[in-house]
Amino acid sequence: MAPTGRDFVITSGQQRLTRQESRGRTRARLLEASAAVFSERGFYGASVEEIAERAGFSKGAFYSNFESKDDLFLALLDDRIDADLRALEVLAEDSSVPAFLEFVATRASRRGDYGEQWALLSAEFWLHAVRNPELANKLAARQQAGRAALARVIEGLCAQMGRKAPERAEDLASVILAVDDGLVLQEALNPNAVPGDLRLRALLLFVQAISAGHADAE
Amino acid sequence: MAPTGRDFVITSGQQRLTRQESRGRTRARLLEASAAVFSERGFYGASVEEIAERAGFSKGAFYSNFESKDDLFLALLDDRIDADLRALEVLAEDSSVPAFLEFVATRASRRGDYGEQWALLSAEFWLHAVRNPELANKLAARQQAGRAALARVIEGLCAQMGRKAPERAEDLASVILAVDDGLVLQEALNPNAVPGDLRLRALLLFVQAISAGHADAE
DNA sequence: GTCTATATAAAGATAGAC
DNA sequence: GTCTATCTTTATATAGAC
Repeated sequence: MAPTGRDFVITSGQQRLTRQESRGRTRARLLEASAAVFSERGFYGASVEEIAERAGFSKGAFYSNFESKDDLFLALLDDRIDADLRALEVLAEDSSVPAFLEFVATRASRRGDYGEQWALLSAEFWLHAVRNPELANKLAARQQAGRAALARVIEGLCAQMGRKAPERAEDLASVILAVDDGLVLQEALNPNAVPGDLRLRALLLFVQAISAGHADAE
Repeated sequence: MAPTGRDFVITSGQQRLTRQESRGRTRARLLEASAAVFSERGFYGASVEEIAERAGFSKGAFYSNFESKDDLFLALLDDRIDADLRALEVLAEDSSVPAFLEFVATRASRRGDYGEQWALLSAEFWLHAVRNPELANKLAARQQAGRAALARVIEGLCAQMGRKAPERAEDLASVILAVDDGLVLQEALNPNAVPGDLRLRALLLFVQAISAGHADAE
């Protein structure tokens, strides 16, 4: 279910790999190339052919490493989610408001070279998955993991501030993620429409709500 | 620049139209059919052919009434936006917290038969437009109108509560719209992941922020 | 304005040779 | 595993008859 890719060196790649031989090598290169092509063209705009070419392979090679374009994207998604989850776990253990704000502020850059495009791309795939029940299940499971991890951070934050956590920290996590996703979309369409610091200011609103004991918004 | 469509009756349509003859008639039927097909298949999944067939016409007829699929969608969008703007103007004049909450709660149903799908569809087109500068400009202008209208509602709300309005009510409007968009996406992927009343609860959070005088989140 | 027929193009995916 | 070549499908859009 969870394709890897993170066991392999994804750098320029003159060096000999000690394990997994060339199988993972090609796969890793395709993943790497797909990140670039996806970020340039979007999910629908990116063709398997261009991804394969960019990686220096043919379509045939692509299809012997991935079932489909969807499958490829899920593999890419897993890499990003794993990174996010690890960061959230660290954050949950050592919770503080400044650390939390910094986490959010630096999310894009932490996501690698194409981090700025990632939220957009992710939304595109999200909407694509909505029309495809199988994909929707797979994606929903991954999102639930992210939501739960963020909820744990919120609980840690509450504890650190001496506040009782909201009954359903996951709901607050949902709202925070929603603000982030929504504002990213607005910025993408028109960067002038939204001040760059609005995401952080909105977040502060939630922190204030937590510290005021109104975290459950009721 | 702004295609119409709103001068014509879009209901079942047995009645005789008094003006614009049959030209608008076909156009209106295509618009009507497109709303159904778009909501079933999404923006990318909907083909011009199916839309034309559903309306009882051929592709040729379609292309003599619309420049392209993008053009069609923009026309549809304008209808919805006009409706939203009118509702917001009414709300701005007679502001009250209950009226505001009701406005948000009933937004989907107010949007017609396919209202539930509209937010999803709109997001899909949004992401499509991001990759196309011309479209992006057109869509951004429409969004800005919506944002400004909501900002006026917020200002009315502040006045009615005896609070000074935030310096940039539009920013608060952006955040509110972002929450709404983001939560709709989460619900669409997995209805179980998000309680149905979360959008309203999140909204209450902002109302509380306004009434506490922290509307500018600073 | 509308229709049928078609041009054009590009996509995802597969077959079979190496 | 990888390549070349191809299958198959489907899309947007147009041409020309009526």
